[in-house]
Amino acid sequence: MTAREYGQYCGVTRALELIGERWALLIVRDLLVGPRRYGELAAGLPRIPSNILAARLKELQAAGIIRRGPRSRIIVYELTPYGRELEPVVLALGAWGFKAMGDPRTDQIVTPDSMTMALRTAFRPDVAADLPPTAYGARFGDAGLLIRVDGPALHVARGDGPVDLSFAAGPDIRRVISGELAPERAIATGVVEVLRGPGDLLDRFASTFHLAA
Amino acid sequence: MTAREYGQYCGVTRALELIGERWALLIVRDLLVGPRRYGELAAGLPRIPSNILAARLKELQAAGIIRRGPRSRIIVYELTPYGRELEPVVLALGAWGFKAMGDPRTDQIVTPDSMTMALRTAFRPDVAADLPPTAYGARFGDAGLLIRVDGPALHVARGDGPVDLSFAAGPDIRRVISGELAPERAIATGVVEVLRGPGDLLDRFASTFHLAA
DNA sequence: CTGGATCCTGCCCGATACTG
DNA sequence: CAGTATCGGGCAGGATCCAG
Repeated sequence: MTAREYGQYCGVTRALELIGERWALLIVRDLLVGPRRYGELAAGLPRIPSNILAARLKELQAAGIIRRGPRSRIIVYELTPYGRELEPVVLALGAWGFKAMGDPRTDQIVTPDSMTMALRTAFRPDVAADLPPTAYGARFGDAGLLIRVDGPALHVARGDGPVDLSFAAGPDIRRVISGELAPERAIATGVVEVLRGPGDLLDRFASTFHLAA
Repeated sequence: MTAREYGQYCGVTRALELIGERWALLIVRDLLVGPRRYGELAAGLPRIPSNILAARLKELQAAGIIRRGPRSRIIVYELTPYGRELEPVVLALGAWGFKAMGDPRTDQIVTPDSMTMALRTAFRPDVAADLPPTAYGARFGDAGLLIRVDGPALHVARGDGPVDLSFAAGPDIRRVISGELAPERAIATGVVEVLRGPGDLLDRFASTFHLAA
């Protein structure tokens, strides 16, 4: 039950003792998007063994990072305030790892929650503040995200709704966010398929969401 | 050799594949302070098995995070530019873990490198910018750190030198940095022992290095 | 002596089957 | 749906040994 310790009195080691074990921070990543049920977490982390998921949930609960939601009818896991403070860690890790992402492989998936956190990582509030409010409907495979940019605020939710630009894209959207692939070329090469709305709004999208590679 | 993968095309998973294994980020933490030899790393991480240290060094090298230093006479490990970009990750983890540090136990040690990174984590450049340049000599157990604050810049080095305030402290210095323990009370209770210089400079230290708990 | 490599033991992880 | 039970394999932990 007690995590293996590093024998040092240090903030980094303490953090790693709490969320350093395999899969733990990915559970946190998905819960940063919103409360999730056991089955939803399992669906967002298809390769996690169910016993490991159950064990991590217990450990994270014991550490005060997550809690079972208030409603007793259905069990929902959510971050505690302390767990929510891991967001800078997840964002920093995501930004760093972004640069080491090669091209997508066929055995790699993109989940709605990981995509949501990636958008939060790449979001540039200072750039967005000078742009008119914009809503994007992004379809990644079978999942759709409703991305609303309103000044320096970003809201990402699952599902659809009224949008200014609706598009479908695969994992190669990363090359647009990194700046490797210009928006117009992304549309020309089929990496991004515009479903509805003016395609040049993808320029605004690319300047709003950007991470250097 | 190839790290176990998570099966997701995501920056966070990619990062965890590269530096998510046990001990890896602690090696990075110590190398953020400066280049280190194999034996120095082993000394800073007393509980790491030697085969694990050797394996991590190889993996981090293969990932382009560290490299063997230029001089062939003695082998030195240092961070690559990409490895140095992990500093925000380590600082964010350290700040988060800081809040979960309880009281120090007798089986926990404080190393000079972990203390150096803790100081970097707690450093407040905006506060320091308005203070006169100050040099502190801090003695933690047998190791001494020379802490120079010059405007918004912080330099921490091992060893001694001319300082404005010299003090000795144990792990409980954390309670000064967290604000739980006022500097004057820290001196009065013996948590901090002033060796040389005006004791009220510890107030300046406490306002320069602060992390909420 | 530094910088590892080698062996063995044990625990965690992974995969699957199963249950309230 | 939300986990628990069980088993095998592989990495971690610890001691020892080897090469430059």
